[in-house]
Amino acid sequence: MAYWLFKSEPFKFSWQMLKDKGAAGEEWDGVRNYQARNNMRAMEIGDKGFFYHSNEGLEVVGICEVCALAHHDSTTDDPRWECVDIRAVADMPKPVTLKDVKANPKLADMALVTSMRLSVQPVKEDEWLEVCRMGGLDNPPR
DNA sequence: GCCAACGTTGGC
DNA sequence: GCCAACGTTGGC
Repeated sequence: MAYWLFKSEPFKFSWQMLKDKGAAGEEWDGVRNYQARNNMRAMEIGDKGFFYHSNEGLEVVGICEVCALAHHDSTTDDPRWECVDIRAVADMPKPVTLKDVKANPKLADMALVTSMRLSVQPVKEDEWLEVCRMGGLDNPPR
């Protein structure tokens, strides 16, 4: 079991839109970056992830989980690009902002800070628990 | 809307 | 295989 972080610009695809998809979830398509793709290839069913709003909001707004392994990205004919499906699991009771993350020394090595532009990132277990705690989730999904 | 960071492309 | 040009991302 591993932890991840998915970035999305809310005016393109928001947390609310993912929640509206329900248990079926949604294809995390459109990723055109090898590192992000490789992260998705490494994902397993049930892996948990943060859902982060970039550009607007700049905060972790919810928890999602992987519900389909990496498969071809249906939005392109290029066989190089793959994606997983994810579905919403829980709201962050209190969204954790980028500012909060940057202000917390325990999270100084988080990819969100160090690899700002990577759109699908790995999250370490201690980082996962810390961000969940900051977000008001007493029993973080794991 | 600007611009810095950084990933990708393509000529050589 | 290098590196300049270019495009995109994303914080501010």
